[in-house]
Amino acid sequence: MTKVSNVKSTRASDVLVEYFEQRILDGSLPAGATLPAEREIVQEHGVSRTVVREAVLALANKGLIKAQPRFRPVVVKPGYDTALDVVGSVVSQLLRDSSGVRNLFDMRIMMEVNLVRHAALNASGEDIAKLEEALAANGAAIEDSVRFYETDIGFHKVLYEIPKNPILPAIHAAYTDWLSVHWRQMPRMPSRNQVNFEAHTRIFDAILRRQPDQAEAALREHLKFAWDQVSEELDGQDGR
Amino acid sequence: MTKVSNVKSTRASDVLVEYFEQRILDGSLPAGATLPAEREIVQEHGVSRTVVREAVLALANKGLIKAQPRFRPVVVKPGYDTALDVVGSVVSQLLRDSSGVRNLFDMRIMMEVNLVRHAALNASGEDIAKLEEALAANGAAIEDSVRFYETDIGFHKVLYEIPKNPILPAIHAAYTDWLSVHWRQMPRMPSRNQVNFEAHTRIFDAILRRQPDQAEAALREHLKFAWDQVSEELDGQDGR
DNA sequence: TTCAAATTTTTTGTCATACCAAAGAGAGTC
DNA sequence: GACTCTCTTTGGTATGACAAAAAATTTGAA
Repeated sequence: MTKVSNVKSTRASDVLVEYFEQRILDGSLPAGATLPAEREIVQEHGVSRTVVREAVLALANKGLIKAQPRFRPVVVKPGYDTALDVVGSVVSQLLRDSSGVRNLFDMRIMMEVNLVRHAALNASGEDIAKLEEALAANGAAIEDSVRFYETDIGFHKVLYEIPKNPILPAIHAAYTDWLSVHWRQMPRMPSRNQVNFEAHTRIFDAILRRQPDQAEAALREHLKFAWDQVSEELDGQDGR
Repeated sequence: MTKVSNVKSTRASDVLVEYFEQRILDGSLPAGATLPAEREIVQEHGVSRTVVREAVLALANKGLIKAQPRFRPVVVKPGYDTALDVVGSVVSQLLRDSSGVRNLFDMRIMMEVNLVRHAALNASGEDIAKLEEALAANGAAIEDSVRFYETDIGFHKVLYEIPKNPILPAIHAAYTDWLSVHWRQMPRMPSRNQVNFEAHTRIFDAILRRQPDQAEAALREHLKFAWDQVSEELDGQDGR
């Protein structure tokens, strides 16, 4: 499935890519190690520098190495953020029509429903404290729409951190990045901020009281409210 | 965030990549269209062919175009599967240590918990029928471990299809692909198959009876059982 | 006229070479 | 020892060349 079905993609650079990918994966090129100089690879593998360059570039695009302009390529320490980073372009294209945005937003709802339920059932005292802090910061920013936007993200971010799974914060960052375009177009004013803040408060309350169903309901209502506003903007520019 | 923060990566190919990425995104290069010949791009943009090639290759690696070895590059119709395809390499590296596998598996649990709850609350008659069919196929394959593996995947796949969000089946495919390595190492025998089939049955029953909490509990137990087996294998080869 | 085979022209993949610019190393000077 | 200046290394780009494959064109036969 992942294998690109290269039945006959006899690109010389591909075998180089595969070679280094192999070595990175099996650990003989650990994170932080540098690849040989291009001219060394040329001699060692008997290919032209063109091929080497293409291979290096491909590895860099795959997110396996980091090729700074005038330095040797360095094997990158993989993070869950880099994983979501390399898909950026494709995602952008998927978000071109409104149904793509809708699908992604639905995914977010699904995800956060789970997060608030999890929080209501398992949040530690420390988690609650962080959540409360984020909520307070959000409440203090109602009059300042820019800061409200930031603290809004911050509040949700805490939810993603509670399960202690490093994949989740990366997903959160990806969501906010990918959807930020539509987010910014959303009308922002203190009255709406007030509504959103109250929704946050209800979610927090439900988590505090250990009521997963209420937390889920509050979250769903909250995100539905947000979606309705994004949706208006979308329909204006894209009728599909 | 997505922008690779190259403050000064004055790579000439980058501006070309950006140019074509722009044109693909704004639709002036629709899916299926072919890029101009390399030499045309050379003349039009006043850069060397080296740069053009690097740009084309980069676009191909990003999954925006499909560059078959000796054919004109074609703008690709993006699917949610291609999005998850380009991350393959990074994910492989993330799964090198057991904690990476654990994190991904936890994500899967989280996801499927949501799916079974959703199914219990919203599954249509048609959905139920498909689920029942998949369950029956699974039950008929208990003696044949290979077929059981396939029908096992098939049963879970139906769960991902119920919400009608095209992102979900893509995620399911990615999960099974990425985790298949560890899955195959799992000991397979009719007795274990029997346990798994009964778990599937319990999940199905709970969905049928519209009991989200029971469905969630059954799923959690099911996946915990699966994880314990994978975990044993992992600990054997990787102590981290 | 129409369809298929053969031929010419493009076009991509690869190679070789050269030059530039910047970073780093080393020598020389104070 | 600190500073400056050169030299080497190394990646980024340009250019030209050639083979092989694809695309376009011509040719040939029915």
